[in-house]
Amino acid sequence: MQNITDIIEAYLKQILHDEKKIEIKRQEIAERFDCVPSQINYVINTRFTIEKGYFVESKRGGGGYIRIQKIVILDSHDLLDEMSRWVGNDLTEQAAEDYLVRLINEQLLTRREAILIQSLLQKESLPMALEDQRRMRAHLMQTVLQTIKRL
Amino acid sequence: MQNITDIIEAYLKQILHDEKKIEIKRQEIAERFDCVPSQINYVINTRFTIEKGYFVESKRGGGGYIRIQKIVILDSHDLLDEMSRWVGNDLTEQAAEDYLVRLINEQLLTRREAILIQSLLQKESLPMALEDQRRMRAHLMQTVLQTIKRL
DNA sequence: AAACAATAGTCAAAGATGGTCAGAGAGGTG
DNA sequence: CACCTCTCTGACCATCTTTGACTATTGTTT
Repeated sequence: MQNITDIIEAYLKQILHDEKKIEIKRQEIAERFDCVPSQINYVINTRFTIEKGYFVESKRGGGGYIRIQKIVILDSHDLLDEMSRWVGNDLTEQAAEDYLVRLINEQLLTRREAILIQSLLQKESLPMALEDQRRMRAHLMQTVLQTIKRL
Repeated sequence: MQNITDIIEAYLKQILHDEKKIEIKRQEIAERFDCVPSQINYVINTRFTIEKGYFVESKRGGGGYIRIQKIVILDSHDLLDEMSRWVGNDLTEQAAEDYLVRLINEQLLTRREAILIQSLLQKESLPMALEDQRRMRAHLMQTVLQTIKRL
């Protein structure tokens, strides 16, 4: 625990212990710990991932920032990961619907949410060759599964 | 939130919270916040767009002004149709987000629903050339707008 | 009508942040 | 030592903001 990454990680987590979310300036933190700015990205990419239960947003340009929030890890994460594996990169409309029903049953989605998503995954919404369509549908479903984790 | 743009935005919105419409003099506002006049145009072009639900008029010359109004559409069905027209067949990620925020404010979507949709409209979810991406995003948003009507 | 004054608009360049990625460095293990 | 993994660094990239020179429009005076 003497490398900068661990020190910065500890520093941020200590703040997150009190505040629910923090907003930092990359340059400031880099200066405080006397390292290059991209070091901060390394810390975030390795210590504040979605798997570890963090949600990170940022903005560039004048008045830019990096915002980190702790999210609650649910048991259902396992199910979501498993579904993610099942989906892979190919998904039919019917299969998509089945997954959505399952998500409703698990109370991970409301009926309204499922309807909205289903409408985006139907073939009319994906104007492209059938094969591409299924790849695209799978890709979108993967996004949904990941997004649910931070809802 | 220490860049001038955000500060001026907050100032104008705070007034718009009480008054239904405001009329400003570009030069005056620029002086009050000690910035160049064209900064005001930047604020308006990025923070008071049609996507965000604002209508802006202006006049040059003596007695010139910039007038900003919040667009109010009482019937949500009409709002959805209006938005549909605004979206057309080309939509940037930023504009999409602005529309979704508007839909939340109009209570036509929940925050969760908007987050799910937004995740599907972001560029990472649409792996294709930039132009196709914007067309696809517009197409999906159209689906969303139509689907909301039957929720 | 022409000239002048008073506004607002446009656009490209500069400034201010954060992001990415490949390679160098450090520490541990067989 | 050879090799592997994790850290660290810096050059280059992407995005948002700020500025100012130039332009366009409208009102007022001559």
